[in-house]
Amino acid sequence: MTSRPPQQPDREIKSLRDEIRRHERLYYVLDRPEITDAEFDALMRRLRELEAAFPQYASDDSPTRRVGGERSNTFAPVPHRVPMLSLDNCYSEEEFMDWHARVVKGLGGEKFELAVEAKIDGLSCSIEYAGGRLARASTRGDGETGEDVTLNVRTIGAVPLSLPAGAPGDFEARGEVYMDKRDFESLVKEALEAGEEPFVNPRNAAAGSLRQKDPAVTARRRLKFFAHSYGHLAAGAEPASHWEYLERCRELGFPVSSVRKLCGGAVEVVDFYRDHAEKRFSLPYEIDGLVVKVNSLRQQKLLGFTAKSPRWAIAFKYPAQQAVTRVLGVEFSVGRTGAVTPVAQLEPVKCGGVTISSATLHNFDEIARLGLKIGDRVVIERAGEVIPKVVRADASARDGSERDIVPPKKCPSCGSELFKDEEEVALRCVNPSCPAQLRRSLLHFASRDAMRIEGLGESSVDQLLARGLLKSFPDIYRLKKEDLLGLELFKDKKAGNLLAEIARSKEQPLSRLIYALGIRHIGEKSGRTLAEHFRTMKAFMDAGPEELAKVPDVGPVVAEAVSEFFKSAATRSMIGELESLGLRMDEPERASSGNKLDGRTFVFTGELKGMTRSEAQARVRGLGGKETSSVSAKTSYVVAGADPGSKLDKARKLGVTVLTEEEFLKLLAGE
DNA sequence: CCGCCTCGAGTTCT
DNA sequence: CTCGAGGCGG
Repeated sequence: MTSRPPQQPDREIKSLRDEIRRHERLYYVLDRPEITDAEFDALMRRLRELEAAFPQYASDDSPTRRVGGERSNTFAPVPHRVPMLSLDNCYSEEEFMDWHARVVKGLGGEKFELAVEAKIDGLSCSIEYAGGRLARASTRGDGETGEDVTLNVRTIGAVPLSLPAGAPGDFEARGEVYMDKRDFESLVKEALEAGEEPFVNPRNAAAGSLRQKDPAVTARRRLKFFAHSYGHLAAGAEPASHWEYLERCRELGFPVSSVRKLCGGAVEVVDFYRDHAEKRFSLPYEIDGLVVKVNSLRQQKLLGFTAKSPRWAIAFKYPAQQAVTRVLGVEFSVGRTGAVTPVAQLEPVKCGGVTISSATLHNFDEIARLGLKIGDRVVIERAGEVIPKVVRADASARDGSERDIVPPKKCPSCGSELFKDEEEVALRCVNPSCPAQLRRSLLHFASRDAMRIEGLGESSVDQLLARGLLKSFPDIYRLKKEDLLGLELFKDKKAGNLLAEIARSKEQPLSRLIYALGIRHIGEKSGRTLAEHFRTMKAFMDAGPEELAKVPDVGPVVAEAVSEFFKSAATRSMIGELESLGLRMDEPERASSGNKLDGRTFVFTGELKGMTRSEAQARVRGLGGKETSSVSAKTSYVVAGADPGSKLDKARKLGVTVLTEEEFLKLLAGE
C-alpha cells in the first residue's frame, strides 16, 4: 500500500477518526452500513499508518485502540458501585399476571407504564465512563463484584470509547454483551475445521470471548452490545423513566434493542409477548424472553427490592424450548437398589442451548401414558429445569417400522429374572451380586454425603471392578498400593491420595455408615436419626421391628426394610469385616454449641458464596436447627444464595421468611 | 381416611 | 430438582 505524504497529519487523523466512528455507528448501532467492509478496513489501515508515523497524535479513544496490543493475565476484581442484581423469572402468562398484581398492590393502585425489551441471551456487563472516556468495563460476577474486562470490551465495535460532547462526564451503562447467531455459526465452523471443540451456544461463545486473555482474540469474535439498564447515576442526572434512559443511551451512541415497546398495561405486554413467540426466531440474535420493567423511576423506588431482585422488573421467559427428535432405542439402567429404569436414546438434538441425547422415561406407566414406540418422532423439552423430558409422541408421523417397547424379562446387567412388586411401578433385579447394582452401590458408599472417599468416582470404580479388585464394601479397605499401581490411570501420587482418603473414611460416624450401606428407604436423614437413637452398630443390627418402629419417622415399611437387610448372614458378616478392618461403628456425641435455633427449620436454595451447602447445614444443626429439603408453611427460613430455584418462589407464595446469605450469617452469629 | 410434610431415589450435562 | 411414597396428625 502506498502512503501519500500528509499535508496536515493532525487534521487528517482527526477526520479519519470521525469518519470511522460514524461508520461504526452506522454499522453497529443503526444497522445501516453505508460502505463495504473492505472500504471500512481501508480507512482503518490508513489511520493506523498515520498514527504510527506521528505518534505525537496518538489518543486513547482512537478506533485503532479497540484491538489492544496489551495483554492482561488475570481479571482484576471490580466492586460494583450499585449491585448488579439478577431478575426474577416467570414462564407463563399466568405467572406474569401474578407479578403484575403484586406491582399493582405495591403501588397502591397508582397508574403505571411498563417498558418491555427483548431479553437477549448474552452476559451482562457494566461499562463506566469517566471524563467522557471509557474507563472500565466489568462482568456481573456474583452481583457484588465482577471481573475487569476493560481491554476486551474496548474491542467491541458497538461500545463507544468516548461519549459525545455534552454527555455527562461520569456515566455507567449496563447491558448485554452477545454474539449474533450468524457470527456464532461461522465461529463454530472455524472451530470444527481447526479440529477444536466449538462453543455450544451463542451465550457461551460470548462469555468465552469476553474472558479471553488476549484482546486481539476477542476483537476477532465480533461481539456486540445492547444497553439495557442503569447502574450508578450521577446526582441530578437521573432520568425520569427507563424509557427515557434508553433514549439517552441511544443519543450517547449505545445500541439498544429494537425489540421493545412502552406499554400502558398488562394486556399490551401479553400481546407483545405472544406476537414475538414466533418472530423471535427470525431475529439476528437469540432471545429467551422479554424483560418487563415498571417505567417510572419514582415508582421503581417505591417498589424496591426483594432479597435477590428488584420488585419492579421481571424476566418474562418463553416456555421451555422444545425440540423434535426421534427415539433411536430404549436402554434399561439398573439402579443401586436394583430398580430398572427405561431411558430413551435420542437422536442428538439441540434444545435450550445444549445437546440432548437421552431422556429418562421413569417407568412403564409413563411409556404407556405417552403411547411411545421405538422409532417415534417425539417432542422433548427442558422446562424451567435442566432434566430433559419426553413430552409426547407423534403417532401421525409413523411409517409402520416402529417397534413396541417391551419390558425386559431379565436384568440387562446380570441376566437374572426381574420382579415387579405388587402395587409398585418399578421392575427390580433382586440378585444381590448383580454387577450393575454393585457398581452403583460402591459409588454410593464412596459418595460425598456417605463415606466421602474422594477419588473413588466412576472411573476408578470401573477400573477396579474390571480388575476384580472390588467385590464388596470391605474390599475397598483391603486395597493395597500395588493393586492401584497396576492400573493405567493411577500414578504413584494419585494412588497414595486415594489410599489416604480411604483410611480417613474409616472415622466417619455411624450415621454416614448406615446411609452408605444403601438399605432401602434409608437415606441421609434416617441414617442420622437411627444412629442417634441406637448409638452403636450392634444395637442397630439387633433391633427388632417393634423396637425400630419406636424411632421417630420410622413406620412399618422402613422397619421391615431394615430387619430384612440384617436378616442375611452374609450382610452381618460383611459388617463384621468392616469392623475388623477398623471402621468406626458408633455415633459420637454431637457437640452442640447451643440451641439458639432450636425448633427452627431451614431450606437452602441457590449457591452460597462463603461456604458449601453442607457446611451451612452442619452449622444449622450445630445450633440446634433443622435443615429440610422442601419448603412448606412450617419452614422457618429459606436461605437464598445465587441463582435460586423454584424453592424461592414457593417460599414467597407461602410467605416464608427469605434470608440472603449475609442475613443468614448474621442469624448464625446471633444477631 | 385425607392431606400435609418430609424424605428417598433417580437423572442430565457441563 | 422433581416425583412418588412413607409417616403422622387431625
